[in-house]
Amino acid sequence: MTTLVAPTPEAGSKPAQIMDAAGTLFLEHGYSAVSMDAVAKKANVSKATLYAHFGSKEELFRAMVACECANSVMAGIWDDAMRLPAADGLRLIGRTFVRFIASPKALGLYRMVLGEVLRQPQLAQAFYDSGPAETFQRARQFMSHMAERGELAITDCDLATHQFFGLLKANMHMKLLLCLSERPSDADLERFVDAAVDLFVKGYAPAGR
Amino acid sequence: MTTLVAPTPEAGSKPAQIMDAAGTLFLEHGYSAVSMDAVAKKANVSKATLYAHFGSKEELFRAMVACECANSVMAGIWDDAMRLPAADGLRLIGRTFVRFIASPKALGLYRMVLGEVLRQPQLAQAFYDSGPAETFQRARQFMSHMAERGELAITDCDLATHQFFGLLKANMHMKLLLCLSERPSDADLERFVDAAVDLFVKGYAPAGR
DNA sequence: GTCTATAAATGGATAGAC
DNA sequence: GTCTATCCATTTATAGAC
Repeated sequence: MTTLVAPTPEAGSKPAQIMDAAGTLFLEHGYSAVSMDAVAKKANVSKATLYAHFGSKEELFRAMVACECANSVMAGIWDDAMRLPAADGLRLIGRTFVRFIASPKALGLYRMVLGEVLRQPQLAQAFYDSGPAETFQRARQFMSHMAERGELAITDCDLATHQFFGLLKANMHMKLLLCLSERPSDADLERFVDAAVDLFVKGYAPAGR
Repeated sequence: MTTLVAPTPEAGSKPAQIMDAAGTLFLEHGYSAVSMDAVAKKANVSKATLYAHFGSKEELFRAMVACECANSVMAGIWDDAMRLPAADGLRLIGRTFVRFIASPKALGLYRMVLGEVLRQPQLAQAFYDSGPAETFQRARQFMSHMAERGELAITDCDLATHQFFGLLKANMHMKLLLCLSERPSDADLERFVDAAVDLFVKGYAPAGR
């Protein structure tokens, strides 16, 4: 239950090797399909060593999820977005977000967390807090800011943020999660984001326009 | 690989008992956490009998998914929706859809399919075809119809349909999937749907309005 | 800390009687 | 078709030497 290693262990160390191997294997095959033997083998470490650093398979899994969530791509865009006109800011947020959720890593992680939710409820909270929650909070601030500047006629910022991310995911996210379509090209993603922003901006256009 | 029993076995029969038990257990605990022993026990059937009807655990799983998908709530609404004004039709579709995806059964099924996608790719396709694909197709026809009637300025019906369902899911669906929020009340769902429809209708309002 | 070897349990699938 | 009993592979976790 307790965490034995730091969220991001120093590169090259045994824990780092192990978490690296675990990340790859889990994301590729899913949680329960990966044995501790396989992890130990891939990490070039004995199983006993593995258990010396991570008390159980569940703990290794949680540590891996936390580590993957810790390095989000979304972190660096918010200051820029705030300074742009609404539509441009939304496009920047949208592009970054869509590229992220369409990445194999994010898809695999999401699939796996959902697959494990029922057996490890704490995991869902940890995942949400270290990933989506942060992004949502920032986006909400953006919406609030745009409402104050009079660029968007938003009354319920929570709702608007939900809606925007909903538009960005749409069925594309589902089809990617189900492995029913290839990752769209960047050009396709861009058109998709533009369409979402257009709809959103029209829907929240201030009255006098 | 081959299906041994009909998609919906006659009620009361052994296969029906088994699929019922499997459905409950799988949706509650997830695929790999449920043993064939547990299914047999819950179904009041010996394990050998179980294997006489379903060749393997995977096959039982696929049969269960197909059965759950076969009885969708979405089936009966389309004719009504087509006859209504755009906004009302969208609200009808939206309410039905949102109630469905917020149901414990749909959530559990979706979680499980995602958790198994990597190990059983055929499953994802089967799930999509027997569930979401049908709904999407119908909704697309609705959009096309409304565009023809001039009620909505839609040029790309696929895109618009994606967007509408995206708005209906939004973060609510994610939080429900992660078990991070209780099922919203029907009143909350209705307000949520109304907001989605409002945004959508504004965004696709014909020019002369 | 790290390894080899192994314990202990679980789970998927089957044999053979009725 | 159904049951009881069992096989065999796999997997988590640990014991004990270095």
